[in-house]
Amino acid sequence: MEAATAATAAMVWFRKGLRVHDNPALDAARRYGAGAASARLYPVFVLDPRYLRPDPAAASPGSARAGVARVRFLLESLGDLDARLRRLGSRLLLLRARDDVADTICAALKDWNIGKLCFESDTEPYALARDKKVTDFAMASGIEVFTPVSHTLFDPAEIIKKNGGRPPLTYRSFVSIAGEPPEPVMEEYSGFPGVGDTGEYELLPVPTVDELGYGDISQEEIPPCRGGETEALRRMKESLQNKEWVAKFEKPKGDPSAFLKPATTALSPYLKFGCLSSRYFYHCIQVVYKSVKNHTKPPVSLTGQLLWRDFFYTVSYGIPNFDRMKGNKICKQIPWSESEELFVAWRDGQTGYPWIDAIMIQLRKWGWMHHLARHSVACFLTRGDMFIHWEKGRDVFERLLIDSDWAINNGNWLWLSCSSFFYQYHRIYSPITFGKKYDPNGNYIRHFIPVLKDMPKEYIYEPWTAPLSIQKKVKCIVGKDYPKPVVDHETASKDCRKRMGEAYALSRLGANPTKGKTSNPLRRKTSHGDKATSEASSAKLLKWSNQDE
DNA sequence: AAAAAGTTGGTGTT
DNA sequence: AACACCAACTTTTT
Repeated sequence: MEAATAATAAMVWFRKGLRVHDNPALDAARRYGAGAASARLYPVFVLDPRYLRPDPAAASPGSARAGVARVRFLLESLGDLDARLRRLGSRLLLLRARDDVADTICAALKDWNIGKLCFESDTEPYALARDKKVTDFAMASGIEVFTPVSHTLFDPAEIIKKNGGRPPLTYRSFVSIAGEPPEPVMEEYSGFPGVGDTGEYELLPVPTVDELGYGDISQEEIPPCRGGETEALRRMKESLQNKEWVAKFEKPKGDPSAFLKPATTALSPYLKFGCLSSRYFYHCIQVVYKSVKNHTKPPVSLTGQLLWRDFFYTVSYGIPNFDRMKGNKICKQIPWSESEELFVAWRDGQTGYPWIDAIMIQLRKWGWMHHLARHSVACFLTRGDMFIHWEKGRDVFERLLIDSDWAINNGNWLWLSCSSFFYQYHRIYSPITFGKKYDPNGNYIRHFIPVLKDMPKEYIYEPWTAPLSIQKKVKCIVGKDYPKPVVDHETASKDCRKRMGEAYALSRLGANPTKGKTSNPLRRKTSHGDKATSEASSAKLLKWSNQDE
């Protein structure tokens, strides 16, 4: 240990924000004690056993919280961060928490005589609890703490304050309140202060995903995106080089079946881990916009996508129980049904609808799918066909997506299940025709479901309609080599619409108990009384009562 | 109170 | 490819 002289050491604690560029926490830490020969910088990342410990009971290789694809991406990002720090005369100090990450940080702060702790603010509930523990310890120990907002464009707390204490619940209102984001830190570094003595601490080399013990993962396809800041910046520049593409970008017009060359930037994993700064990305898009005559605007434009990200971060920060139906004030209370059989078929890509199954297999293998592909399967699981709770689907996405981001994932599941933000539950994605209009030949399906690779295109989206002679010829018997549909979309989607209508009607009845007429006991009695006609009667009644008022 | 808006539906016609 | 139409949601704006 170093002698306990006046502290001139700063720690930058990495969690998200795995980058050197536009990193205010790193920038502040490297300035601490600037000029002094004794200045030291400790760049730390702590491996969290609760995030990484293998879970043999999980539906696919990985830990309980993360699939192999995301773990691999994280490790690659850490390796790249270490390499970039080394080029600047520093390095990443990789520690392993015995149990609790916060405890590990607190111990190191004390043992290394740290004078200033810098880390990026994180608004997720898990992170808030963890960071409070560390901040409380540091304050009590007289350690200066700096926690800048740099993961998002804006500070969610500030937006909520500007909006009168409540988060804006529509994108439009969010954008009008937000204004222009702060400029990124554009500092070019030539070197960082050296790392100080780390005493008895075991500094780990960045492990490989094989070393973490997830069993045999040799069969796992390696997703076509490597983690790390270097790769993030390279990909961003590549995307932005095509100025016309940037200027004309409209999210809803992308092709969800494009997998060799995705229709989007596919930068979401880099934003999730902070390998790429959203402010720097925003700034670079603006530079392109200034060089062209016309460009698309939010919500559909590229900058609009970054604003969506901030929108969900802000709402998730301001709404208690954002990740649950119960106790969540903005979430419709819907009596989702329980069917382990249907859920497992969805999760494992065994629904018998090739479009749905191919997307779920891409999720499992790559940890990434196009946004509209996510819509298709989320709608299918919840309000479209299976009527299963969005929290079940959310958990699967959260574990398997490389870019899974707590705020955005939950926000989109609320959206797609028509539980919040979006309410047009009659608009249901067809598991047959939606994909077909982008990819009539079914190339996407053929790639991810090899057993269907020779199915004629007339039947590829509905293989159960293929004549048995054809099924035999292409060696794919439906019911044996590929499953029969687990639900009939025609009848299932009709039933889902009906149940959504009932749930909405009930939610409206219960929504305004202060308005005397809507809580009329007669109406309640009617809507509960006759099961078969409950939807029709309550819906009619509501129209009637609306006219009444 | 009424109209318009809302990132991305499906089907059928031209 | 563009448009009307379907059947209809909630929230915001006028």
